[in-house]
Amino acid sequence: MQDQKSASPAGANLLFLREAEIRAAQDMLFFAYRDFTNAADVILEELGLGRAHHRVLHFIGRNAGMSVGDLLAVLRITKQSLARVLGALIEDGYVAQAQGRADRRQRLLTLTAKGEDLERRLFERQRERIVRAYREAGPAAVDGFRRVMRGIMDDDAHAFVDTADLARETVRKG
Amino acid sequence: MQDQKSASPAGANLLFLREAEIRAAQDMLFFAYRDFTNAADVILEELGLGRAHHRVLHFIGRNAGMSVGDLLAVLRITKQSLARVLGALIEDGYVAQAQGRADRRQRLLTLTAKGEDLERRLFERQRERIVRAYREAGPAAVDGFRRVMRGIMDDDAHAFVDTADLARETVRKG
DNA sequence: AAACTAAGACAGGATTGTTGACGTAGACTA
DNA sequence: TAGTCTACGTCAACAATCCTGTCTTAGTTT
Repeated sequence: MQDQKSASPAGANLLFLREAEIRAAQDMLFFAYRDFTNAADVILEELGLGRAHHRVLHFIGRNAGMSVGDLLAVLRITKQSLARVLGALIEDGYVAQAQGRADRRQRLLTLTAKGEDLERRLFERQRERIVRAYREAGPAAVDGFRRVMRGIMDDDAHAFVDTADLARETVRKG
Repeated sequence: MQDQKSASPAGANLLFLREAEIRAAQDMLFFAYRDFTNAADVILEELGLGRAHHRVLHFIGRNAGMSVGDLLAVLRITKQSLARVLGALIEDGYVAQAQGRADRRQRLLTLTAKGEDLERRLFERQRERIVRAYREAGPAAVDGFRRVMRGIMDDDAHAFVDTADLARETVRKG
């Protein structure tokens, strides 16, 4: 109870790190994630799929041709947890497997046309939210958002995000 | 595949809303939430508690004296889902109930000393991440982060965040 | 008195995650 | 080439977290 620095003359550098600010960040991460993921649930429910299926569709779409091991590393779940979800997506024709050329043990994952279609529908729901938030906040705020989010995640997630960014840059300039 | 605006001379106002930017936001929300929530898992596991327990502790701590109904509205889960988790926390002595004065049907929830203690330990783990992220990004970025997160969540979550902010302001100036 | 509301409880089920063990095919290495 | 390691799949059992639906009790409201 004595951590209130009500009379502190400290500048913004110190002030914005006060406990209440950190707790507000906890709140925001919860609410933003809750409502962002919820946005796609209506479509998923119609198809008898869950959020786990959406995550798999998302990352395969983002990283076409990734191996099962890559996907496990990104999702940070066990092989058995993924098996159920991925198996259902393959059986329903949303995801296709191809034997790796360099390493034939690998099963490289891609979205089928049907899978791309579904992923896009799911994406559009979430897109609305991000677009609204980005528009209201403005470009400078978006840059700040990215920098903070980057700092919150583990360093090894930076690699994934940076790779995706790099791929985007490559396509943009190619 | 034809949504790449590689040769577009559009300014930042339009450019930052390109699809790839939105998809990057999806990635970031996933990774940041994944790693942020994971930060407290070590402590929780020792006590045989899960993330659901942490969420309950967090929001009761943030909003001492809230009713069960309030908590259900914030968490957006069913009464039955909450019952197990809340019941365990009460039985273990982390959370206390008190009959409402205005409405005696209500059970107003507060953290016990033991509950505050645990919540603080859990908080410290997550605090490190936020502090690091905020420090690296700087005050301007933090402001942007807040604005964007606010835009992503539902409007009715704004009320909660604003209320918490207001309470903070009140305490600060009191 | 009747209708509504807050909370708790019981029964049953779905999703998503876990650990552990085992098998196959392919890659690597001594 | 033989032995070892790796990528993937699979079977079994289990745990956490969520769900729907129904019912009861107590207290509030009209």
